[in-house]
Amino acid sequence: MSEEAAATNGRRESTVADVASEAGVSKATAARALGDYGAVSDAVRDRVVAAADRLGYRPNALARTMSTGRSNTIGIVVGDIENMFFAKATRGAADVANDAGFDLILSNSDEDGAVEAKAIGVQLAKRVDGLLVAAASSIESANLRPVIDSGRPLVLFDRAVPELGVDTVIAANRSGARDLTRLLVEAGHRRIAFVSTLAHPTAFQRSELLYSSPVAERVEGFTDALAAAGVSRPEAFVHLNARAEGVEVLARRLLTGSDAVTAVVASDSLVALGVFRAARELGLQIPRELSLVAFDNADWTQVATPGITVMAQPIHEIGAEAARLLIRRIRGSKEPATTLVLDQHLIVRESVAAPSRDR
Amino acid sequence: MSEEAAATNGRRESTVADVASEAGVSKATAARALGDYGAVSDAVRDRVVAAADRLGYRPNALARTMSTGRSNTIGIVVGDIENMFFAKATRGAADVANDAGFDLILSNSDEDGAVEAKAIGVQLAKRVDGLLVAAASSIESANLRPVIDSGRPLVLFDRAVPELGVDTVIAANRSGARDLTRLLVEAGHRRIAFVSTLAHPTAFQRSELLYSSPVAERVEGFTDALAAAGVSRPEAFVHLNARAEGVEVLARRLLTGSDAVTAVVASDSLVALGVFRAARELGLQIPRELSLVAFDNADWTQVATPGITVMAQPIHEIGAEAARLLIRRIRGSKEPATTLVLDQHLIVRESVAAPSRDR
DNA sequence: GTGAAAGCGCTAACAG
DNA sequence: CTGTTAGCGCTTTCAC
Repeated sequence: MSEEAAATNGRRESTVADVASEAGVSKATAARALGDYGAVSDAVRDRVVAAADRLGYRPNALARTMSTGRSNTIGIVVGDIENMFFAKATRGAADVANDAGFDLILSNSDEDGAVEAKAIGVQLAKRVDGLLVAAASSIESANLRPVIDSGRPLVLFDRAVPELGVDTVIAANRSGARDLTRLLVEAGHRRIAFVSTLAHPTAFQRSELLYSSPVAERVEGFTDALAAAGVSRPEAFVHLNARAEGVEVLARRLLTGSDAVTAVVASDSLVALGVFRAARELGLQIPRELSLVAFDNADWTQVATPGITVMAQPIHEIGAEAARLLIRRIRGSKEPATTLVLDQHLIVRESVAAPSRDR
Repeated sequence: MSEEAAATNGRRESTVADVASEAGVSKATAARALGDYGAVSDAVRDRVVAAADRLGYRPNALARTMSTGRSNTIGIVVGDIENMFFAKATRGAADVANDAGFDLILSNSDEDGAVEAKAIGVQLAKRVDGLLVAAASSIESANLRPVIDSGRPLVLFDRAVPELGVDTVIAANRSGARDLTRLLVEAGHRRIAFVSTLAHPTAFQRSELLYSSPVAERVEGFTDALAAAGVSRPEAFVHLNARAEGVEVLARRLLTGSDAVTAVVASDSLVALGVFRAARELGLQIPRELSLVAFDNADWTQVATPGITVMAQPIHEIGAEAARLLIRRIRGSKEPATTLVLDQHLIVRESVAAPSRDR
C-alpha cells in the first residue's frame, strides 16, 4: 500500500511519531499534547504544537477510534434526503450532533428494506457510536436487530417499531389526523379520502397493520374521526399505494364520477401537491368544489392559491430530540427506553369550505 | 477502555482472530476468506464463513482503513442540507457514491468560513478518500488548502474557486441569467431588480468580485442583458445581502415608490418566494403589475398562481457528476483538472408580462 | 494454499 | 510530568 498511497497522496501524512521526534519528546508525550489529555508541561506542549504545525500534522481520527473505541460519529439513515421532511430532520440532528462533537454519516434507504439493511451494515462496520434511523418498516424489525446486537445505541425517529423497545421520537400523528379530518367533517364533508403513497398492494382493511407507523396512526385518526361523524366503513375511504398508480391519476379517479369525494386528507405534502395539480387539471376550484388538507407545512402550501390548511410537524425538533436521546445513550445513560411524542399544530388557511351542492 | 466498552456494548464484538480460532485456521487465512482477497481453498473458506456468522462477526471497516489507507468514504460539505438545492445535489452524489461502494459523511457549513474549515478538518481527520465541497467562498481558498495539502482529491460543485485549479462542476449561470433577463427585457421591462441573499455589506459595484461564483455569474449575465438593452448603470439594479434586511422587506422597498421596479430576477427560489409574498401583501398582481423570474424549479413555483417562469438547474446531475469526477480521481486519474459546465433550461410559465402603464 | 509476524497511527496503563 | 510498552483489528509481505 505505502507505495501507491505515497504516489496518490504526495508525501505521507505526518504522524504523532514524526511530531514527537521533531519536538524531541516521546511519542506518548506528543500524543498527550496533541490529543489534549493526560498532563504535559506548558513548555513541552508549546514545543510539540510548534513541531506539529511545522509538519502540517493532522490527527488520524480512525487510529484514535481504534484505540478508544469511540468514533464520535453517529449514523443516520433516512428514506430520502431529498424529501423535505428528512432534510429538516437531518439538519436538526446534525446541529445537535455537531454541538456535542459528533459527525454524521448519512445513508438513504429509499424505504427499501434491503437497502436499509445494507446501509446499517456499513454504518456498523464504520463503528458509529450510535444510530439514528427512520425505519423502512414499523412491523418488521430484522434490519435493526444487528444494531441492537452490536450493543450500540439506536434511536428511531418518525417511525416507531414497538417490538424493539428502543428510544423513539415521533409526532402525534393520530390526533393530528383526527383534528384535520374533524375540520372537514365540521365543514359538512362526509365523503373524504385519505391518500398516502405508502406501498401497500391490496385495499386497506380495517385494523390492518401498516408498514409505516405514522401512516398507520394517521389512518386511525382519520377513520376515528369519520366513524365519530357517523360514516360507515370509513376504511373504504383510505387509499394507500398511491405511488404505484401515480398520485395524480389516483386523485383524478377519486375526484370524478358519481361517488367522487368532496375532500381529501393528504398524508404528506407531496401527495397534496399531486392532488392539488389534479384538481387544477380537472378545473375543480379549491375550496369551493374540493377541500384539501395535508400534513407538513411545505413552502408551496403557503403560496398556492388558495393557501392549504396543514398540520405542521416539528420536524427539526424530531431530528434534534432523536439526536439528543442518542447522545445521552452514547454517554452511557441506562434509563428505560422512552418514546417522545411531539405535538403537531394546525395552520388554518383557505383550502377548506363546505362541500358544494352540485357534486 | 475494554471494561467500559464491554459494559456498554454487551459482549465484545468478535474479530478476525476469534473467527480464525473458531474455524481452526490462522488469522491471515480467516482474514483472506472474510475480506475476499488473496487465495483460500473453498473448503477453508466455507469453514471460515460458517464460523463467522456463528459468531456474528462484523468486519471493522476502520481497522481495514488503517492498514489499507482507503476508507471507501467520501466527505461532502454543503451550505445547508435543508436547502433543496443541496439536498438534491447530495442525493445525486450519494447515489453514484453508493453504486461505487462509497459512503458519505455529510457536513453543513452554513456558508460560514469558520464552520467550513472545521468541517473539512474533521473529514480529513476521518481520512475520507476524497472531498466534495460547495465552497463557502469562491475567492478565498484558504479553507480548501488543507485538503490539497493532504493529497486527497477534491471536487468543487456549484461554486468555482478558479485559483485552486481543481475539478469543478457548475451550471451555466451566466447564460441562464442572461436568458432570464432577456425574457423580461423583451417583454418591455427596463427597471428590473436582481435580488440575492449573498452576504455583501456594501452596495454592489461594477465588476466587483463576489464571494459566490454562481451569484457572480448571474449578476454578470443580468447586467450584460440590461446593458445590451441600453440600460445605463445596470449594476444599480443589483441587490445583494437581502438576508440582512429580510427578503420581503427589501422586496417591498423595491416594489413601491416612484422608482419601483417592474420586474425581478430572483437568484434562487427562496428569494423568489419572499418576493412573491411581498407582492401578494402589497396587492400587486403577477404578472400584470410585476413580472417575476427565478432560478430553480422549486415545487412552489409550479403551483403558485400564476406559475413562476424559472431557469431550472440539473441539480442531481451536478452532485452526481461531481461524485463521478471525484471517484475517478480516487481511482488514480491524473488527467488535468476539468470544469464541467452543465446547461440550465428555461421553463416558461405565467409570471412574465409587459410592464403595466400605471406603475 | 496457509501461517507467522510486522505494521497502520493512536491511546492507555504502568513505571519512573 | 515524561517515557516505555502494549495493544485496537485488520492487511500484507515473506516463508513454508
